[in-house]
Amino acid sequence: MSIDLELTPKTKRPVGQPCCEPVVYPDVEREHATRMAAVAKALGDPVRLQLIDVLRRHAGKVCVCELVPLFDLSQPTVSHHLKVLRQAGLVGSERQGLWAYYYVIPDALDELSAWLS
Amino acid sequence: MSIDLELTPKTKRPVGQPCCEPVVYPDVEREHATRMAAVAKALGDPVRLQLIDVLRRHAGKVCVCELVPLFDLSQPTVSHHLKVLRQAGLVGSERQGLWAYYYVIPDALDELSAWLS
DNA sequence: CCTACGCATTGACAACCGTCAGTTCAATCG
DNA sequence: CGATTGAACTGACGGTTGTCAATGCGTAGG
Repeated sequence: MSIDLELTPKTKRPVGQPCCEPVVYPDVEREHATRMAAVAKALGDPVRLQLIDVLRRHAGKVCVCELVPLFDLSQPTVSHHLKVLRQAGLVGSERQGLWAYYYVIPDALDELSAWLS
Repeated sequence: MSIDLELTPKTKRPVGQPCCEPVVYPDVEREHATRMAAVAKALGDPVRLQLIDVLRRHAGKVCVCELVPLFDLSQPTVSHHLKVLRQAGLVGSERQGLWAYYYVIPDALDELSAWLS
């Protein structure tokens, strides 16, 4: 645990009643939290969340040319969101000739999903 | 579904092979996606994710004075993060005398959690 | 009252984000 | 080769975010 656990809660306590239970600390490692927060951040945009949703329910790979018309956005903007998802490790891409296909990386959401449950 | 479903995928298709499966559309409503993305966005910061983690495993309410020393941040910054979580509907707060207690709102994470699984 | 305390708010600032128009690049076709 | 096509990259822009110092505000104790 990288967050220091201040065992002595506070030095000044004007009244007798305790503020709250003595020690409360996150038992999620900071790295663990940072990793999950990065995934959550990538999902923190409606467009990207829907992109993941499309790719997830479409088991195989989906062409970018199919994704762009689903949103009222320019092609570069959709491409940018896909790049964000790729850099977050949520999706992968693969080129086949002129087209680029994206797919969800299996288990990429597992850590966050498990923590949420 | 608010996203228009362009049934005719594309007009120009230079080669015979199809780009990919004909239609792929998100069956998550846009409002649904926007709501879940807002929750994910609130969790998209390591500090806020750890705050939620602390509050969650601490069944009852936790005093702010216990939360601040867990992080290497100023008290206003922690207060700001708590405000973000409150505005996202993830936590609630309650004052008792000098102290403010925060707690996780039950079921606030359920929608996102269900979608992730 | 007056002081001290816990917490929230404000103002400021650098950094980052979402978006688009324009451009580039690789690959395919004629 | 030259033209076209799908997708990524670049530059620019307004808006948002995370952080802190400083301040404000309500409550409790003397």
